Amino acid sequence: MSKKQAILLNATKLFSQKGYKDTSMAELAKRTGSAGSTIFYHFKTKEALFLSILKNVRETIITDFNRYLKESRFENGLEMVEGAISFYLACAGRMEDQFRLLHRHYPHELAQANPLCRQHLEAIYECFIDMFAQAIGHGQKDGSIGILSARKTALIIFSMVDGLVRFNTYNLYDAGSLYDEVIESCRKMLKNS
Amino acid sequence: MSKKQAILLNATKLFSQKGYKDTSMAELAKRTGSAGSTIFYHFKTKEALFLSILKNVRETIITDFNRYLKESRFENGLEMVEGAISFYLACAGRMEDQFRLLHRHYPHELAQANPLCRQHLEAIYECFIDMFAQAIGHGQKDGSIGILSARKTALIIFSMVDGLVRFNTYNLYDAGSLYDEVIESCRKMLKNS
DNA sequence: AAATTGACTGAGCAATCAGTCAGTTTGTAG
DNA sequence: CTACAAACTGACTGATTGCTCAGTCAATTT
Repeated sequence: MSKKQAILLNATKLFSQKGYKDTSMAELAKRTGSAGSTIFYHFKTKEALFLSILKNVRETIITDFNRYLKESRFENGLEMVEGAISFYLACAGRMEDQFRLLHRHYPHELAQANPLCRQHLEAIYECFIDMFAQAIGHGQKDGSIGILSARKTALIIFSMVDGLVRFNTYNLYDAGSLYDEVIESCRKMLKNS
Repeated sequence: MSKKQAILLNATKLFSQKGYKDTSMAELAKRTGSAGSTIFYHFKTKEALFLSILKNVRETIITDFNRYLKESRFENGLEMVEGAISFYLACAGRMEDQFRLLHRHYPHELAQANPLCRQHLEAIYECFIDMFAQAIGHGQKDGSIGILSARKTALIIFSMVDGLVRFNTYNLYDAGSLYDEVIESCRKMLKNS
């Protein structure tokens, strides 16, 4: 593995586990097994390194999402929503570090000042929220889901599922043991009656 | 106002807006209009200052909660849940800084190592989650809410509502415009059918 | 062989950090 | 007034921060 890749890999872990400010470039260099200045050879500033990581996260998520879209088939829209929730939770489990990074305050604060950062964040969130909204839209066409605002309901479901992931990260509650109840709750929320 | 109170007030704002590490005691002193060492006269360390603030947050929330309990009366459990959601959102609006502080990673990370911090956090979360669980329990007794795990459903509702508050903080979506849909979703989720 | 490149390094910089300490001011009780 | 403690301050420290820079080295191009 090249030094640059090693830096990116270790920086992702450090930024997600300790936060932006608490991650020192000296420690990152030590973990990577390189000189401190090597980091600044590959990345102009600490912030540029962070943006590079965020770009990686975005690309990984979008790739994962596209693969999921191709592979999955559902009987109706309601099942599609359930599939989307499963995908989100699986995604968060598979990419624990990356999701913890997104859940930190720093990327959102940087997004206020840095358009590129905002682009990355919006692309990631839009990907997930749109996934829910599309599924709801399908469900409304095939009659498995009742009349409601697809977009707003998508935001509510996202908020719900993302909260579970946070429960996990903070060791407040095991998200897995809530899975069945979340699916059941959504079904009741959405079902055409 | 005493210097100590001024320090606490400004520190709450700074910690919530900039985060723990990004808040420098020098800047806090400047804003408070006192010498840097005055902070360390009143609070032994930066961490002790933070814990003092967290204790304040806990006490404020519990007080607010008790007042709410006394003042409010509901027809049935389902309406009680809706009232609880309103209370949570109102609370988050009234104490924006304090809620942003709770949403940061630092208190949760400190809680892993510091029992006192964990106590404060657990008291705060338990207050809200129990509020939802109790309301659900009442609803199940009076028949307005169906058969489901009160505690688990309370966690799901909390996760949902807390996510809305986060949407607001990060300027991703206006929580107010989602309010009606959230209430409607919960009603469907809980209703006895 | 000479020139050029990209990857990498060690030494060191100015700035900032939380925290200390000796000493001064302030309030209050006798 | 004196006495005394609590409140407060400015000057300071050692450690750490992100970042710079001159220069080394191996591989590639001319």
